Amino acid sequence: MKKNPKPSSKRNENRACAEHHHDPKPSIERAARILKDAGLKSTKPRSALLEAMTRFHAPFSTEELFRAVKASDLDLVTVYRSLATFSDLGIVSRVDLGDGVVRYELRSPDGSHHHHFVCQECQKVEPLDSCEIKAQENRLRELGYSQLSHRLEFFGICPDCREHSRADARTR
Amino acid sequence: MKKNPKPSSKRNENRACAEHHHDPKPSIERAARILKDAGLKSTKPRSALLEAMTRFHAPFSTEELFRAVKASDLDLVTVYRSLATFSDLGIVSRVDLGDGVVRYELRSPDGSHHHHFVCQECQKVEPLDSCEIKAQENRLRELGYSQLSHRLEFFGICPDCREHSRADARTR
DNA sequence: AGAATATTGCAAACTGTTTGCAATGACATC
DNA sequence: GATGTCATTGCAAACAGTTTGCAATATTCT
Ligand SMILES: [Mn+2]
Ligand SMILES: [Mn+2]
Ligand SMILES: [Zn+2]
Ligand SMILES: [Zn+2]
Repeated sequence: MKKNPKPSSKRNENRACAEHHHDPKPSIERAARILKDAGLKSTKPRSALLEAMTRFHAPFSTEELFRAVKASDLDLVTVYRSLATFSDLGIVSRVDLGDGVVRYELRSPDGSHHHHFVCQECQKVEPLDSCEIKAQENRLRELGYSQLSHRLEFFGICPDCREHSRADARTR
Repeated sequence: MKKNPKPSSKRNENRACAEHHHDPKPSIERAARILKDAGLKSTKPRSALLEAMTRFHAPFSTEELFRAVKASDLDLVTVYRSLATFSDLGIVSRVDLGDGVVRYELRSPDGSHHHHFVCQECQKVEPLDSCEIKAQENRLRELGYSQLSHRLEFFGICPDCREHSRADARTR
């Protein structure tokens, strides 16, 4: 869908998916409209946070977002509250990677969602390009379950880290 | 909050899966052997905890297990430490339902795993009887990802709660 | 029984997150 | 552009779940 900024070196081979990037403008504009439509105010902290969020290429914690925007000194509590608001409005979605930290990511305007692979060696988080559990959700729906949603993440060792550890083993 | 007992006719209809139950004896024996094989000691707190765990039919938090065994007064810290140990040894597995609480469940001796449905109305947690994402894991493996594992949960409204809310709507 | 070592309890620290409240800021109306 | 209203913010403090340090205790081995 999107071409990679880097020439196709070895670096970006074997990726689960290349997509974790947002064009800043449409994302920010969408968020601004959602806020306005909800009757919420457009404030300096909120704008700064929205802008900062577009610079992340992976899910970020509240603390990380706070640091990313630290220049425009606002309080950490404001970041917590803003993210809660953004989440309620569907501007961001929660990502739970199973360490005790809540993360978020800007939701893509098209409403699609994706899951992640987390490397347990280098901690890198990669998006996966498709969600394949509609089938299971449909089966649950037929059993009477409703308003279904799900959370799914994969863990393991990424190709890079695997390669490195093999190289290490060879030299040792 | 408390769940009312219902006529057994409807009770087990429309279930995602009926299985969240362990026979106490084999589970405890298995755990005991694993502990011994690992060179760890068989202590009164550990035994009490193992025994208490078999009485849960859904994933339990540290605090819940603590309360369940409170008679044999042991410290909450001991419960934390024991569960960490049990988890390392594969006696229990971590279940993360996305509220900030770590839960565990006794692992079935056959090594199989399952995922859960969490009702956002009554908080009930039901096991699902099959894991259907081997396919996606295999695809990742072919891309060079290794030592794969995953976490998956479903959320929504269970058939019971859905039925209740419909009844409510009718009477209103 | 005695030595070696793993485990426990207790208190205190820690991390991520939430809450209360008074001061400030946004925005609609005049 | 001033004014009133209400949402939003900052600051301090509370909070929940979990982890750590350490001395006392319990288990296992010989
Ligand atoms: Mn993502
Ligand atoms: Mn289960
Ligand atoms: Zn890696
Ligand atoms: Zn329910």
